Amino acid sequence: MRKNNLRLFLKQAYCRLYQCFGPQHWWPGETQIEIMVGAVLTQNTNWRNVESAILQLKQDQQLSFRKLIDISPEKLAELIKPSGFFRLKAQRLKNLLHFIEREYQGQFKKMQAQPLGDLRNQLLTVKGIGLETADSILLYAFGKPTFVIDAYTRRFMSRHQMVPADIAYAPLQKIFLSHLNPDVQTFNEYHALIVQLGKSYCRSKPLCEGCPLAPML
DNA sequence: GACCAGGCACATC
DNA sequence: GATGTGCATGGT
Repeated sequence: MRKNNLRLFLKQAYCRLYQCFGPQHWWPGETQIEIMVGAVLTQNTNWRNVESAILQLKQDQQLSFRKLIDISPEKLAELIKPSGFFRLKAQRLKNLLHFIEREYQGQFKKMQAQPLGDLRNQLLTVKGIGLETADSILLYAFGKPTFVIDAYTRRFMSRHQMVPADIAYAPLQKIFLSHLNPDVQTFNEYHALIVQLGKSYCRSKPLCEGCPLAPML
């Protein structure tokens, strides 16, 4: 019963969100390296600030794997300053780049060829790459069929009484993975739509007027 | 001026 | 295993 409720909710919510917001064309980045950089920079940070940091990297012509692996951590930190936690994030980016260099000789195609589970486990060994960042990279940079759980996703599901607010990452991810078509495009679009919805929620009221999901309740 | 934003690692209990 | 804290900027 519970399972059917979840499946129905996920399906209906998706339809409504898609009708309301349309295709989101995620990730908001063009290249694999840009997506990976964005995934790290957005940790606990408003995307607007991330965009500003990425723009600085572009303007300084540093947004390529080779440039980023050669740049000094200090210079990198300076460029990504607008995204906050800049020294920390510069180091995390370096950790990720060095991992890719060490394990895959800097070749994204080799990473791409790796099975989802193996690559995920590897990414999680990189200091500074947690569950959400790893899944964002897997789904959006490499087109692997995994689901990204973030603050918006947890809020979305708990506010609609589908899960407790403090549900852990893995069980919430399992709900999406087991109740949706195992399809990269669906996972991509659904998470993007949840973020779009999250940005339109009122802070004070969980389900204010104008929320596209209000009619479902 | 307080609070929040698409986390993560680490210390401590 | 749960909870607290540092990391730091920019927008509301």
